[in-house]
Amino acid sequence: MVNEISNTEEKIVKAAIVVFVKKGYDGTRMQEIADEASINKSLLHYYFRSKEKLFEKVFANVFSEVIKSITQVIEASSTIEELLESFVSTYINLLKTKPYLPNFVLHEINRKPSVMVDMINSKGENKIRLIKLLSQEGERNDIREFDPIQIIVDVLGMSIFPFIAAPIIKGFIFEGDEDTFNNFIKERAKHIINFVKSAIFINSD
Amino acid sequence: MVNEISNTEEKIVKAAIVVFVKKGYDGTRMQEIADEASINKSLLHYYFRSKEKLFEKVFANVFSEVIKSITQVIEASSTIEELLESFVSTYINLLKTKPYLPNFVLHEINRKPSVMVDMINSKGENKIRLIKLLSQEGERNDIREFDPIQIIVDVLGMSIFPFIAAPIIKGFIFEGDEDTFNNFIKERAKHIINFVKSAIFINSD
DNA sequence: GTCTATAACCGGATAGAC
DNA sequence: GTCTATCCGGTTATAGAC
Repeated sequence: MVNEISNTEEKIVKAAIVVFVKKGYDGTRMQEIADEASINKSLLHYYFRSKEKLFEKVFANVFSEVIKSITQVIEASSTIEELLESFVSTYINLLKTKPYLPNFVLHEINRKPSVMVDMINSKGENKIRLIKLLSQEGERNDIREFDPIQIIVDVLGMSIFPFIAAPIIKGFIFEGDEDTFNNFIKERAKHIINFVKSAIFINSD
Repeated sequence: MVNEISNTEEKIVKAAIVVFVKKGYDGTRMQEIADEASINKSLLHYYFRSKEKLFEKVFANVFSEVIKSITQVIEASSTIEELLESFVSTYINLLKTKPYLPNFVLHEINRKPSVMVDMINSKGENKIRLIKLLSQEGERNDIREFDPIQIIVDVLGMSIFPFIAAPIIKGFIFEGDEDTFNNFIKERAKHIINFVKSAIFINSD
């Protein structure tokens, strides 16, 4: 078979994702990745030559997975309601299983903006569809006039922020109580959908 | 005078804030702080003994400044409208001048959650006032029923997220165009205020 | 208090045996 | 492909002269 990936290589990438996503590039030790993968440190260099190369692999992997899941949602939706509901639900569900993810992407993107932005731009076709959908729906007369881009950022911010700021929200608002925080997250998607609907739709009650 | 702080010590802290906030703990080199402060590297150790100690000083400084500015706003407001308007405006203005700040706090808090959370909790009295204000206003009959805490997180997320995600928004949505992005930020506070108002107030039009 | 020199350590990377 | 041993550069931290 072509494209066959050795068991070891696969183990390395998996382990590297775990460690890099949690600790960031600078905070990650090659030894820790090796331990996580239960292999010898020098194998990391045998397969990926350098920490930087391994990191690039990890970042591209993680990022494209996120983009893929978002793209699917956008393509499957034909009204704003639908888009809003399925976007928020799938995105928050994704983050429930991978809470470190946004912090990782956002932190690393500040480290080497140029490289990252190149990568991001190579995945941007579905943006057009999104804008089109939003402006076409903007002609409906039961919708308040807001800048569609501001609304996209609103929804993203409301969805992602609780996970980025989890330690602060947990500690500061819920006084460290894990259960109330989890319940808050459980209700989050539903809340955002209702909140945004009552903001943009006239007579949504 | 008691409490007199030497000029050098002050210069070090200022420089350390700049570098730590931009590069994070792991990404920061003591040499870079020394350069930024135009002093000799060994003076950093003379005044603060270790990188870790210096960092703690910096984090406490930065964090308490943020808390102070938020507290002032909360204390000065007596209705939700007022609170919303002055909170969003002052917070976004603060972030315009210090865009790296949220990323720094949120990234470092994940590095050593226990230490950080202790620090955070030592500043939490104004939270009570905030909750009281929100639930008391909840009795007004021109307001839709939402969980006040969800709304606090909504507002925080909408305000902070554009700055955390600036490189992505700039690159992905505005195709790298600095001007459109700046304009987007300029409109941001106004938008959030309108958006939240039309979400929570019945007949806000 | 400030500087130069250097110690002590750590972590990424490589050589070479198996 | 995998392992052990080791190198080498960089970074924190300290010693000691001024």
